[in-house]
Amino acid sequence: MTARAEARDAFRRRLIDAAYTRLATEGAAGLRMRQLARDLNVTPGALYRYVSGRDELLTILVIDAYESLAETVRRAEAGVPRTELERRWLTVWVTVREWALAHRNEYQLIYGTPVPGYEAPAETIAPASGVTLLLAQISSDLWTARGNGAADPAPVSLAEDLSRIAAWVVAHGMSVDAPGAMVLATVEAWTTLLGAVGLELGGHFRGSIHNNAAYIELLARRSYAALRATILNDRVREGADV
Amino acid sequence: MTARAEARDAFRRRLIDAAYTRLATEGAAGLRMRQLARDLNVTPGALYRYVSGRDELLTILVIDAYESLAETVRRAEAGVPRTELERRWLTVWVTVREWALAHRNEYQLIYGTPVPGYEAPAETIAPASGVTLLLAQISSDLWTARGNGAADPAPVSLAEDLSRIAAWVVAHGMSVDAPGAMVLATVEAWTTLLGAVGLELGGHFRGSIHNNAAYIELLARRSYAALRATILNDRVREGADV
DNA sequence: TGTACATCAGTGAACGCGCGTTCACTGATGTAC
DNA sequence: TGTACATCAGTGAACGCGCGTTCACTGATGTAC
Repeated sequence: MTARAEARDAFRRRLIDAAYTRLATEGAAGLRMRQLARDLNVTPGALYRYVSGRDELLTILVIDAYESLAETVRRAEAGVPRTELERRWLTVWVTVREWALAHRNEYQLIYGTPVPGYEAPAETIAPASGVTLLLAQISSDLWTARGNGAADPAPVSLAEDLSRIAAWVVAHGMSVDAPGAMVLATVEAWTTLLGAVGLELGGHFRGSIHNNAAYIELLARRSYAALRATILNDRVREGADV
Repeated sequence: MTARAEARDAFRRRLIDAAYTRLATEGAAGLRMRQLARDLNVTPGALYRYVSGRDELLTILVIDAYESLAETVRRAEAGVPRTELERRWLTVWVTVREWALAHRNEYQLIYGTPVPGYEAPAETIAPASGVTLLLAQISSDLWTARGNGAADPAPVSLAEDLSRIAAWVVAHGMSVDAPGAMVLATVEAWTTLLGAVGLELGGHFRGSIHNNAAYIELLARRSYAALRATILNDRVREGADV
């Protein structure tokens, strides 16, 4: 590798780091080419040797944020024994919240208001599924461990959506036969989790919940209970404990 | 009232309308004083006779958005017979979603990423509670109609938050003695509702749920069932039906 | 190893925009006597 | 009702910024013979 190629890689990394820092401290609106050039002691025009423009930089950061979140949650969840399903589930919830609090602007970049004038390209879709995948995995493990055949029916109006999700689940090597109600409970969990985190970051619990750590834990427990409750036979066999 | 005072009021209204239109079509970032001046065929400086600056305009729009949302939902909910609690509950969910879809930028202004450099002042707090209030009211009605004494316990870690919420509930003339678990179920409902709407607006259901109307209805039904389930005696008396 | 040529990083300047806010001033409207 | 004065809406210009992107050019690095 030539010195030039090395310098090139190094500078590109420095550029992305600078962009990341600006995003973290000022949000997506603070991501300005001229500002980054100043940060790097370089003329604005120089940046265009490394990146096609502001949009490409945004795309890189979007992917980065998804991957950072997924990686953080994956690592935390991997630390919990495989059989302790509820703890794994809880860990995902809690870790998503903690990552979001520690990376507010990155979180807003991916889950907040779309950046005006920026359309996320296709390459951001795959990295976006990290957290969902984990929830699906735990849910799938629960089904494998305790489910069998019968379960609550899912609404017909969502049949098409459910088969789309089933295809996605299969593509990721998980058990296909989990009942629709269980799949929906998983999607619902994801909805509530991101709702809670988004509202907390937006300061919308100002008049109500202040102990948000306890709140998210409560939500996680309740959603896990709801997940279990979709497995009809499980409910019949053992009631609502654990 | 003098002609001048009338003209003043009229222009102020025109200014706010123009701001609203810009917000609706371009989002909060499109709200620029100079642009509004152009929209109104007036010099930029003239606007400062009517408004102290961009921030005041934003505040007006934030309050406007909260009130428009609350009013829309209130009107829809008021059309449902008082005793049909589940339908009232469903109506709130569905109407919030519909308002959000029809007013994407207004929704993002209040529930999306905070506008950089803008801090919402205290006067925006009261109008923000419209939807929560409605959910609380239905929940309170449910308690009055069917609850009594005993219910699931709420976690101690949230006791303080619960008493803050109880005080707020009292201040709005609702029944005070609803159990903590029920109050939490109501907050959870609000969390899930805004989560679902936010994720839909952000395009995060692209690979999973497409029939979002059916999905929100499912969530609403499930959350109503969960709300009822927190009333222990109710559950014991009648099971999970209705 | 040395020379000739090709590649390419970074500069400096420009293009063509945009913004929020202030302020001296003009001319119309309103008020008091 | 008429005049003198006060109020105030809106102008036009300026202040002091900012932005993304392009492009001819310089000078250093790399490559082929």
